[in-house]
Amino acid sequence: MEKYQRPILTVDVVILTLTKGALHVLLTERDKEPFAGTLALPGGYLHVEEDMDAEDAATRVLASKANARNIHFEQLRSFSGPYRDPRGYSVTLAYLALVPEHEIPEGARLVPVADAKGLAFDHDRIVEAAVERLRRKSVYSSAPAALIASPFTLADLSNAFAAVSGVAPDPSSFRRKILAVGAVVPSGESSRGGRGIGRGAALYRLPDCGVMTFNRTF
Amino acid sequence: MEKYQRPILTVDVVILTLTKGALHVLLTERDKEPFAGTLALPGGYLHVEEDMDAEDAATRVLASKANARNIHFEQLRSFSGPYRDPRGYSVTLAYLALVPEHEIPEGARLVPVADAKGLAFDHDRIVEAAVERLRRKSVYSSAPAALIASPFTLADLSNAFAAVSGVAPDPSSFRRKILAVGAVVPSGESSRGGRGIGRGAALYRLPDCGVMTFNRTF
DNA sequence: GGAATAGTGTCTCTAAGACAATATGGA
DNA sequence: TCCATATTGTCTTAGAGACACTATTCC
Repeated sequence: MEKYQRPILTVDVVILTLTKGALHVLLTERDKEPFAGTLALPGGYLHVEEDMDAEDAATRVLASKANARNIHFEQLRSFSGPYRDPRGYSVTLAYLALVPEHEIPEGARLVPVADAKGLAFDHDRIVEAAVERLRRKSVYSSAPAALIASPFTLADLSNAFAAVSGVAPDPSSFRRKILAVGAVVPSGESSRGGRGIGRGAALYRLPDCGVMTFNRTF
Repeated sequence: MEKYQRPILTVDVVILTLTKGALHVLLTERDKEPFAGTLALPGGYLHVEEDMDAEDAATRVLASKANARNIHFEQLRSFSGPYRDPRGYSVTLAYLALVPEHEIPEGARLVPVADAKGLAFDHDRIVEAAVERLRRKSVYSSAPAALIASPFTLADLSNAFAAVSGVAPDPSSFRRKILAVGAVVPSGESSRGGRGIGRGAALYRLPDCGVMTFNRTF
């Protein structure tokens, strides 16, 4: 029917979260060849009978690794080529998920993104592309808010931006801008005494529309 | 070996250009089933022996429809599902190309994007996603410059932005911003008498790095 | 010279950056 | 009370928007 062989097709999910002030990626140790014993991104095949599209498949993979609530999820891009998988010509559809740490089960393998090297297949590259995407988004969207637990203080959110972009925003400009564009909304309960020292801070959460874009820096 | 059937995998290219002041998409009439006789995006299978990745395949498709010089080319996203192709579960990797009109051969089918409806497969959706991507890019990058012939005047470029985004930029702010960020560079030869009326304008072209991003509107 | 378009100057206003001043909760 | 952090206020400055004014080309 078709003149050309169909490549191997998979989905892979880059699950990013914030732990100990640094961006981490969730990895799993492969239990099968190829690359058995090596760290890799969670992923798998499309289940053509049950997945209505590739995003469904990626959501299924994600759900097996983290609670799928409060999650920012998007397509990253495809990676393809004859050599990335020793079994033959392959294509993977990579997805990016931003998850607060507490949604990730105990015992999951979280690796600082800077240390995510030597992974199976071309997963080093995929992680790199995901981190790059998140970095870019952090200058024109509230994406870093998806990495932390809700509700959060503006200080928490500022720290998330700092961890992603490498520079801490000016507190005054940050507050002004974030609140002006409505990128976060006040949570019902107001804070009081979280970390036990200093004045308590007001609590916020992402609005129902989730991560928002706006066109300026702070 | 694999428990799950491999979906049909294709690449499709959304080739956008600017003609008569409006954004157009290049379409072809399908000569085979499914959808024989219907307009569709140019596309095809991956040639696993010659294409080093999906982008190679998309470039090959593009080269068969337009001269592949001075072209802005990027991955758009994947589209997938069991029903988009009557032959079975399928995935397409969609690419976006921005091409100046004169690089497109005579006789090609250019359709205003607003009229690109009733296309084969789910190509309506793909065109929509491509146009949306370009619209977004036009507020923080020089992408519309890739739609017009080089060298161009700032008036030409302003018209390209207007055609994509729907609003004409303020001439003064536009000039200031575009030149300040170096999004275009002066072409060697200075203009003089193109359209035969009014003062001649200076000519510019995209810098070697191609389309640039910058983080403000004008 | 006049029409038409290109390019410059400048004023206003918004918003970012910096930082001082004040408020509030916990020890 | 003091300390630490949160929040507000204000001054400065860069840059966008608007628009008037000058420059250059073709007729």
